[in-house]
Amino acid sequence: MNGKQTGVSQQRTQGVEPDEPLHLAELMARLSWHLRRSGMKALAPTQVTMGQARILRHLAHCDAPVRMRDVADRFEIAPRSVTAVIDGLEEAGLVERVPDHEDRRSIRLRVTPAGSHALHAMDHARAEAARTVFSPLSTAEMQHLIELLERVLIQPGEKGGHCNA
Amino acid sequence: MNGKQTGVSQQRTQGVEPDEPLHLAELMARLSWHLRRSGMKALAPTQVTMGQARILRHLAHCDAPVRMRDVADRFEIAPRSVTAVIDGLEEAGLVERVPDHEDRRSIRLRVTPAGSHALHAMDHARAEAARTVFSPLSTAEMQHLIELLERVLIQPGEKGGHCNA
DNA sequence: TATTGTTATACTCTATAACTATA
DNA sequence: TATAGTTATAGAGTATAACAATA
Repeated sequence: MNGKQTGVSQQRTQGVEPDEPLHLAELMARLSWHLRRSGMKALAPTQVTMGQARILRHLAHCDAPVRMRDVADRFEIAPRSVTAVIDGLEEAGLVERVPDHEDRRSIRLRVTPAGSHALHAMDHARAEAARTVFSPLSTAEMQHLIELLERVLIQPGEKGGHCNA
Repeated sequence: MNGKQTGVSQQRTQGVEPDEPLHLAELMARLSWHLRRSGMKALAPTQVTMGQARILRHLAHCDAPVRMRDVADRFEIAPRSVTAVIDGLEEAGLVERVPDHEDRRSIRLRVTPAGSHALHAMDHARAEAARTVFSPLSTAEMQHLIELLERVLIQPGEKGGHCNA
């Protein structure tokens, strides 16, 4: 915070400083918070949480049964966290734990037909919610936004698929 | 029951469909997750959490002591959640609860000198982290990104300042 | 000895509900 | 009766650490 603002209303404090990155970080946080909110509302009737949906989508995208370890790596979360999410998905009958005959320590995850169906419904609901949030932008602007975000993301270690090790 | 007929596997990896909004939501979630991570790392030595930093920044930005209720409204969180955050900030000596002589039910929040100082250090650290994340973009692109995000955000109910009621 | 997944525990952020003290 | 803030409780998402079975 360089200068104390005396104005009562926040007029988007733009461009005053060379702090675009921090400003961007705040905007990102706020917007993704809104998206999370609307996503949760959209998912509420499905009994599936956002975290579960995220991983379910990954499993469905990866055709073959994925190892839990690979899920942890893909999302950069602790193995323990994967266990928690999968427990919920399995209880709901959307995912199955199947044995891995190549390595009996590991467990592979398979999306059930019910899981596939649920994912479809969830994506539909979430897409509707997201559409509302992004409605101020034209299609071209959305694509531009996508391009910018992807440029930023495809950098750390975004291992594209990461389905199997 | 849905017209969309697909098998268990769907390899629509690249969003080339009219599903930009959902794709955007996912990109936003992933990127803000990275930002949150790097922000937390940057804040780790300060003993302050991201949520605390967010509210501390708001309090510092609003010159005059703000009511807790207004903080809850500004961030669209429950009053209880504000209490929790302020408890932490007050314990750390960064914020003070001061009485409101106009309405003895309410409490006003004042940033202490220590809080002001801490905020400075935190923003510096976070800005550095954010700068790294957004480094793939030019300054012009960052500004364009800011403009797009603000267009999306200044819509729901983004009550600009919300410092005082 | 290293790795996979688990149990056990804890922290952050948020929510709802019931309570108090004011208004 | 309505509002401001609190206590009490809960749930989602994540983390670390210790452990089992397997490699």
